[in-house]
Amino acid sequence: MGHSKIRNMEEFAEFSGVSRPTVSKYFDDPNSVRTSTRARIESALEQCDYRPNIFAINQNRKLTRNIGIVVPYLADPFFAEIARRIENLVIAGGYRPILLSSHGDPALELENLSSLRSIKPAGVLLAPLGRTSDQAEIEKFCADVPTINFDANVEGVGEAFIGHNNDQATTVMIEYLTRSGEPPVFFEMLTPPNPNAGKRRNAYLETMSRLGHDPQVIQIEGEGWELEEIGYRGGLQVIEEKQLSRSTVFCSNDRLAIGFLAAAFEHGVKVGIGPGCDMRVAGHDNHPFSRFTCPTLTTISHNYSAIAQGSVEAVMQLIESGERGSDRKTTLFDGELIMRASA
Amino acid sequence: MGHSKIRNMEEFAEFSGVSRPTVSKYFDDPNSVRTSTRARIESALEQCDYRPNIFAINQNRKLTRNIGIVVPYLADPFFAEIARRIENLVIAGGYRPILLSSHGDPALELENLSSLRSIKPAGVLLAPLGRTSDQAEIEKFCADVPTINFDANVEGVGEAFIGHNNDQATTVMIEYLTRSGEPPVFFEMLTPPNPNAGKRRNAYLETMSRLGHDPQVIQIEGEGWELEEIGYRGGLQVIEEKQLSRSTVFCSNDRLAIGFLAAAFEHGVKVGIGPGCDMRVAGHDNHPFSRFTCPTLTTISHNYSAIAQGSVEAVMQLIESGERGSDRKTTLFDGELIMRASA
DNA sequence: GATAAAAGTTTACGCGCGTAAAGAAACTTA
DNA sequence: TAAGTTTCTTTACGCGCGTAAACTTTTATC
Repeated sequence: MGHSKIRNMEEFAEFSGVSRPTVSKYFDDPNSVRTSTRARIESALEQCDYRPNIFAINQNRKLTRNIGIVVPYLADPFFAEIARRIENLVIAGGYRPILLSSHGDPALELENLSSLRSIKPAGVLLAPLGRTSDQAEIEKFCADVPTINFDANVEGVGEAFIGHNNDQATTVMIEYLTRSGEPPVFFEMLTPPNPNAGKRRNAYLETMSRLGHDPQVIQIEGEGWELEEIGYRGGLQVIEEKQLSRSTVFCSNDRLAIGFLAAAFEHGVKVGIGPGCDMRVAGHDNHPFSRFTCPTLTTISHNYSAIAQGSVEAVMQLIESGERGSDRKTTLFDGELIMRASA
Repeated sequence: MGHSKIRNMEEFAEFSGVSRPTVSKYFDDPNSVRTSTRARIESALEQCDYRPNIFAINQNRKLTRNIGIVVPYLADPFFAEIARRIENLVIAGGYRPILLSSHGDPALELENLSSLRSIKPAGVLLAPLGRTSDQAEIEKFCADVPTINFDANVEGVGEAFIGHNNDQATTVMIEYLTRSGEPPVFFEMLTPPNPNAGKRRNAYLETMSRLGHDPQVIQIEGEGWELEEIGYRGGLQVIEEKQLSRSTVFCSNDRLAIGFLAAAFEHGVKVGIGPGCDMRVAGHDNHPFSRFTCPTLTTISHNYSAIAQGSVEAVMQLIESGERGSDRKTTLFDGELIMRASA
């Protein structure tokens, strides 16, 4: 490995034959130095694998190149998937992603923000817990740190919101279900952790009214993020007590739908769109596992890539412009109907 | 709120009426100062929410209180779940977890280790990619940073290995399947990304031989971490071409099994243990979603909590003892048979 | 080849904290 | 109350780097 004895930028500068301030400039932005000196530095870099000390860098820079990413529950594959995409985009943009999960706990959410604050991030991408979040504390954070709100819209949080168009998506699904059979019953949690749920219920009620159908909303009890379990228990109850006014069910999200499918299966209720089926079930989100349920789940996909890219672009624009406090823009991306076997 | 004008430890020390070195000592270990001074500091803390600058702290401490956690693929709920447990234990132990995912990419795995190295972590918990990992580079890292290897055992990596007892678990499942019906066919990937797969195949062959049954191993092609998709395609093929010598299938892991179940469902093959069923399917891992498949998946659970706790204890013991280079211990925790409807 | 602009060097200071040393003050024990 | 021990204060230095200022050298422009 040659010279691995290099301990700091001073020694590396000497080794490479370039002055330390210039080396420092290079590490801040390789394009800010002449190509000839850049070549000298990079050739030296190949001989000894020196990397500047991150702590020393960030202590002195006003603007670090860290971007915090906070999601409500990383063990949910939906968030794991969107976080994965965001991380990659952040890296591609020349920043360092720092991914934190709130594990469904409002206290941990604040703790994560507090951790991020002391890291002096250039910007933060925040998908809040929603209903259970400590909104006042989050707003305080946003006042100090440039923050973009994504996934779950909490008014007043962040400089902008990027998310999924729940209205459009819900309408598209209801129209599809109606024209291919009958309008759906809406199946959701009584106290959903995520604010998207409320938007979806309202969109359901409005669309049903517009189309001239009687709505039916079934709200099941349950707290927390074990949505499959809640959907399963709710599904059992709904089927046993024959609560459905129609045999088409539109679940507020795919995780509930996965639980509902399990309940239907257990009761021998045949779910699907074909002849001989007892019930149709649809979801919402295009959860990574919805392709592998039995039957495969008809659902509406988030535009994952657009939301990830929109969020990252928004935070970078915020960072690079340095502008704050203007009007809070909301950007929604339309969902896409994913027709599968369940409805 | 009060005095939020406090900008550094100097100012906070003045505000609290305690000298800065003592304050510094307090933040390193609150128990290292007299209870009366501790009370003064903590009362001051309540009035102004001061927190020491993380970068400045870590720049000067020889031993940071960061513990790196590297998992191969965080979008896999299995790893999300184990990472969640580990994070909580690390926090409870007074350390700061830094969770990184390799997203299935060996280059990113090295990049993650490189990132961690510059953060001077007290210790690292590494679940390597396995077959595709750059073993030589990882070993170099482990030579510099106290590392514990978990989940996937790669010989020579880390000071110790903590993981799942694949031999015992596989044997338990085969014995169960045999006594409740017939011995299973083994279903796996030809080139699995995870080294546990090899252990499981060997255990299958040995146990089958010991019990005096003919083994059959079906190996499906496919690369990467989209295991459900691979299991699904393999399942379709196996069923269409009637490759099974028996009607009981033991999948190498739950994600493959989930795909297999989808394929069976699509072909109208009735999976389950009851009368009137065509096939039995079992998995391995007790994946968080295995409770909600149709039918629910009979599987073997990792001892999640023991593995998480064992790993965290091991890395803390490594950190606090400061000992290195002794013999590499391997700790395996037995799996537990989870009987459900599929087999 | 003269001149301006760009990029480099040298020098110097500061970030916020860890930590060591020496002495002062507060506790403990008898 | 005296001695011994623990804890605190004061003082001082350094970590590794960002960055500003003044100056020198290299490039671009004509």
